[in-house]
Amino acid sequence: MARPRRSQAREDAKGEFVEAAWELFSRRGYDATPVSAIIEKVGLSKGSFYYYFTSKEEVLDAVVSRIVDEISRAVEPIPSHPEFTTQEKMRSFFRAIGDWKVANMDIIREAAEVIYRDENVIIRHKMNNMVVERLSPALAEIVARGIEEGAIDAEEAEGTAEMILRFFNAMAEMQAASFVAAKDDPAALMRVIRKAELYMAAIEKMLGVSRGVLSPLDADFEERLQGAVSGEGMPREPGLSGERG
Amino acid sequence: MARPRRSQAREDAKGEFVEAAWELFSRRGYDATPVSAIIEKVGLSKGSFYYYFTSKEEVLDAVVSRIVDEISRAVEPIPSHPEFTTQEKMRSFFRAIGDWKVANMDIIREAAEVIYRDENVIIRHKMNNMVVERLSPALAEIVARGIEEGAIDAEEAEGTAEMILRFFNAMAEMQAASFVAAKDDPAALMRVIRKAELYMAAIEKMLGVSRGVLSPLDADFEERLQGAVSGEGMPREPGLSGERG
DNA sequence: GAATATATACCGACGGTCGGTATAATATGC
DNA sequence: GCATATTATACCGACCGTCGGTATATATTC
Repeated sequence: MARPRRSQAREDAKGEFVEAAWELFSRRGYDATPVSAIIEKVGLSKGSFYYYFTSKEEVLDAVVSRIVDEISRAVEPIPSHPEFTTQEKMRSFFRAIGDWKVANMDIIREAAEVIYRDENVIIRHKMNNMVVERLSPALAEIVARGIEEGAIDAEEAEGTAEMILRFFNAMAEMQAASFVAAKDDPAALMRVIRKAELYMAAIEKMLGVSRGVLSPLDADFEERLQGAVSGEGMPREPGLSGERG
Repeated sequence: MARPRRSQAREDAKGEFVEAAWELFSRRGYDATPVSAIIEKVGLSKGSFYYYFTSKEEVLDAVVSRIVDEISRAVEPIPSHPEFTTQEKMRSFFRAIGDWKVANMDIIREAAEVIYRDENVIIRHKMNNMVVERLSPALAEIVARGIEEGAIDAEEAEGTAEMILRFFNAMAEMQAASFVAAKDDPAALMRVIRKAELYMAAIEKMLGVSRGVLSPLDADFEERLQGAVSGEGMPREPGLSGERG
C-alpha cells in the first residue's frame, strides 16, 4: 500500500490548511482572516485552497471538527468503563472536557479574547453545536444507565443529555460574556468560577444528584486553572511568518 | 430644541433604516443583505446611511435593540405587580416572552428559517445577550422576592436570574436546531414543544418550584402556537417595495 | 518500455461584490 | 448668508470565489 509520492505534493496539504486556519482564526478571528492569509501561511495558492475546500466556511467546519474530535476521543470510552459508578462517569465526562480546556489553556487564553468577540460567534456556535451532536450519545448512555440504577432522576436519556450539554454551553457563554466584560480585572476569573459553580450546581439539582457530582469541587482544579490562566503555560510561538524557503 | 423640519427630509430616516434592515435581515439574513439593499428599500443614499450608522453592525444592534425593547416593556411592570404571587409573576414573565413570540409568529415563522441558519448566529447571539442584559434585572427582582418568601430555592437572585435566561436561550437554540433539522416535518413542531417542556421542567426543578409554574401547561397555548405556526396568522405583506410617495 | 491518456495537485490573474470613505451639494435655522 | 444638519455621488480597497491552464504521477495499451 505504499503511497506513491509526488515530488511537489505535500504530505497532507489539507491538514496544513486546517492547522493554519485554526492558528489564524484563533488569533485574528474568522471574518478578519482572509483566505489569502491561510494560503500564505501554508505556502500554497488559492487554487489549491479551493481544490480542498469549497468555501472559507468549510475550512472552519474542518477546524471545529478537528477540535471536537479530540474531546470526543477522550470522552467516548467513559460510558462503558467497567468499574465506574454513574457518578464517577459523569464526573469523568465533564472532567475530560475541563481537562482538555486546561491542557489547551495557553491557546484558549490567547484565543479567548478573540473568539469571544461578537464577530466570532460563528466559531463558538459551530463548536457548541458539534459538541452537542458528537458528545451527547456518550452522555446519553451514562444518563440512561443512571436512570435505570435510580442514580439520576430524569425521564428521557437522550433529551436530557442534549439538554445538559446545551446548559453547559450556556455556561460557557456566560463565561465568555464575563471575561470580555471584565477583561483586565484579575479578580474576574475567580468570580467567573464561582458563577460557573452556580450553573453546575443547578444542573446537578435538576438531575437529582448530590452536589459535587459534576463540578470537580477539588482545590486541585482551581489551582491548575489558576496557574494556566495566569500564564504559566507555554506561550505560543510568536512568529506569524509561515512561509520559508 | 425644536426639530428642524425640511421638505425632503424624512420624519425619521434612522427609524426607517432600522425597519428596512429588520425586514431584510429577517428575510435574507445578515451577511446576505448588502447595505445597498437597505438603502434602496428606504430610498436614500449611502451617505445617509453612514450618517446615521457608523457600520452595518450598528444597524443590526439597533434592530435587535428595538425588538428587545418591545419585550422589555411587557416584562418590566411584572415584578412590582401588587397582587401577583411569585409563581404568578414567574409565569407572567415567561408568558410575556411567549406571547410576544406568538404575536409575532407570522414574522418569526418566516424569519426563523433564515435566522436559524448558521450564517445568522450573529443575530441570535445579539438577541440572546441583550435579552439577558435587559430582562435579568426584572427577573432578578422576582427571584429575590421569591427567595425571601421561600417560594424559590436559590442562593443568589441576580446570578440565578441570569442563568435562567441563559438556559432559556439554550432552549431556543435547541428549538432552532430542531426546526432546521426537521424542516418540513409537520410532526416536528409538536416534538419540539415536548422537548421544550423538558427544559422548562428542568428549570423549575432547579428552582425548587412545582411543575407548571414556568411552563404554561395550558391547552390554550399549544393551540395558539399550533394555529400561528400552521399559518393562520396574517402573512407579511408580499412586496419588498417599501418606498412610496 | 515507449507512447498515450487520465487523474491529481496546484497556480495566479481576474471578476464582481461589498463595506466603508471622501467630498461635494443642498436644505434649514438663525 | 453663514453654520449646521442632511443627503448624494464617486470612489477605494479588500475580499471571496472562479476559471483557464500547467505539471507531475499513475494507468493503459501496444
